[in-house]
Amino acid sequence: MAARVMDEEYVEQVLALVERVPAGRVTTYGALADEVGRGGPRLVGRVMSLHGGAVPWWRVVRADGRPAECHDGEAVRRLLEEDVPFAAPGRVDLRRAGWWTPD
DNA sequence: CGGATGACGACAC
DNA sequence: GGTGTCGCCATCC
Repeated sequence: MAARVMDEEYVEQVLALVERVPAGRVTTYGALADEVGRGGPRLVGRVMSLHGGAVPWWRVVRADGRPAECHDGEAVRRLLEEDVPFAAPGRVDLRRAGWWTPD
């Protein structure tokens, strides 16, 4: 066991980064994978699907600025309450909301 | 061991 | 800017 790359260490790293994202800002799966330096966007998505309930998963969106298709309506509602800038209905403006992006 | 799947991403048209 | 296709990485069948 523990031979899987999805070790708790990887999960904790991803969740820690998501929790570090302030309200009103968002991050992407690819950015998280890049920050962790391991796996890929698919891995981050898998971690979120398994342990996303323990972190503000709605602050994690796709590279195109659209939340996960699973709960997009729920995510948009949450982001709207946090004053997250939208570039279009259902599409977040990563240019301003991107947490990794310099202001 | 090979094929299919998934809370994704980048590129081509 | 929307749609279609391929690639990535790990897991499941």
